[in-house]
Amino acid sequence: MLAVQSNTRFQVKPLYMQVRDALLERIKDGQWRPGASLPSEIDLYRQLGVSLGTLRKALGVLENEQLIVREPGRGTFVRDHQAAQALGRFNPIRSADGAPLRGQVKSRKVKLTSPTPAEKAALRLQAGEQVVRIHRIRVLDERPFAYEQIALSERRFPGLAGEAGFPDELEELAQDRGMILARAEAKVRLAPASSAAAQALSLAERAPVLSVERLAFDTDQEPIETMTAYYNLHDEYCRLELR
Amino acid sequence: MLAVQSNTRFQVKPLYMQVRDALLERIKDGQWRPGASLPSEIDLYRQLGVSLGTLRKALGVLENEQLIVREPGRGTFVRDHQAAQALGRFNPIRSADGAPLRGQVKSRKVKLTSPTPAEKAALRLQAGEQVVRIHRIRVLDERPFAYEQIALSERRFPGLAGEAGFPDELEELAQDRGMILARAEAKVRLAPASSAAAQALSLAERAPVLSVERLAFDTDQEPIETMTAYYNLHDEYCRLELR
DNA sequence: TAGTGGTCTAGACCACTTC
DNA sequence: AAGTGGTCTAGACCACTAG
Repeated sequence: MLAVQSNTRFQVKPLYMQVRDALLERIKDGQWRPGASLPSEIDLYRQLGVSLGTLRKALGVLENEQLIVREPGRGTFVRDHQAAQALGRFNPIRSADGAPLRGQVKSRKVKLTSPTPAEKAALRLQAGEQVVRIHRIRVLDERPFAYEQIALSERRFPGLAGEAGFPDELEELAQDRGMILARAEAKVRLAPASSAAAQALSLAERAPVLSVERLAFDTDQEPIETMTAYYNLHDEYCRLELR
Repeated sequence: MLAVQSNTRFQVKPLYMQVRDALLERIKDGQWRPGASLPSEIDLYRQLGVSLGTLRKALGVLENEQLIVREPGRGTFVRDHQAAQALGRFNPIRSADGAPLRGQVKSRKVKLTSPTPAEKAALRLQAGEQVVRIHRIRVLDERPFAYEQIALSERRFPGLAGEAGFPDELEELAQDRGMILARAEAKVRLAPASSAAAQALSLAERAPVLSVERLAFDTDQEPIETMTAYYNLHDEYCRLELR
């Protein structure tokens, strides 16, 4: 039975949003793991003490947020963002055939440092908080095509700088730590390659490259990661969806 | 009263989608003009002979497609895509402060020509069909920053090539002709400026510029316009939203 | 005060999947 | 045959807007 936040029903938050929050909490807790099925709608609405319509509205919100998948006749499942076909949701780079381009990570450096002022603002860090910084080169058939600089809040990823084998895909890393990515925004520019980027991409210093500055958010709208990537692309491109 | 497409209810299309289609048809017909209010939900569901729940589900779809706006206590309104604040929805370029960057159109050439093979495929043209081609330069305080090449199907925009004062914003042009834009997809690249682009942007030939290749679709998922734009930007950037 | 959209309930039937 | 999510209905009350 769900504890409604107020006896005048609409004062705080619609009931279906309270249900949505309660369900999301149970997903984050790991009570229902990625890929696993939720109880049936009938079980759930009886369990929660709300009507079927209200429960279904809550599930509709979670479906819209891409946190669950509903399959008629089968059940409702926690979306697995680590599944191969789901990976690269926040990577806008596509190869000529339209498939997400990830390549292979060739070189990776990880250290604990102070954030740049831009990172501090973007990640909403307190004074003195540090970031886990990652420098990474991605290659495609030996050819380096991406140089990435990443900053993650040390508070949200404690001990990460000391770990060795953590995953390179942001979705995997977040899911391993019990966070779920909701959305990201990015700025795409033409920029001169920094000396580090030029060296990584085998280009002349200040050679023009495509830069993507990405900021990714949690389901709570909390910033999780900033990435600045420099790309040396040929047939590949950056995909953009407008609505 | 809505003529249901089949007496076994779910054979063709859910009733709420039939209602959605019927309402959209009346918007396209101009029966409810942009900015005008629809009848109240009570009037509508009685008129259409469906339940309130079904009508509201249909309105929810249209709201999600950004075709209507619902205001509690006031009513439901046809979304006006020509309204100043709505303009630039399909323009990903932003100035440093994040506001949509349109600048002023300085030079515009319009002619009726044959499509390129890429345009023919993208716009799904029949053999022999022609396109209205537009070449356009946008300036910001005298500085040319964008060179745009546009192709519109002559069949969907008959007589446009002969008109003088049609609007430069795609949303306005489409709405004037009774079409409603639903979405667009684009490819962003770093490309060498063609001689025409270089000249328009006051750059050396083959100078690296940001190129955006955009394809815009109707509410029926029919392609409406292709645009290839070349940008010479300074603080401005291309905005990207990832979900 | 009347009218609007938003929320919530209870109950029925349907198409599809799985065993 | 049993169980799942999807659709549809009828009716109630609520918060907000506007005359």
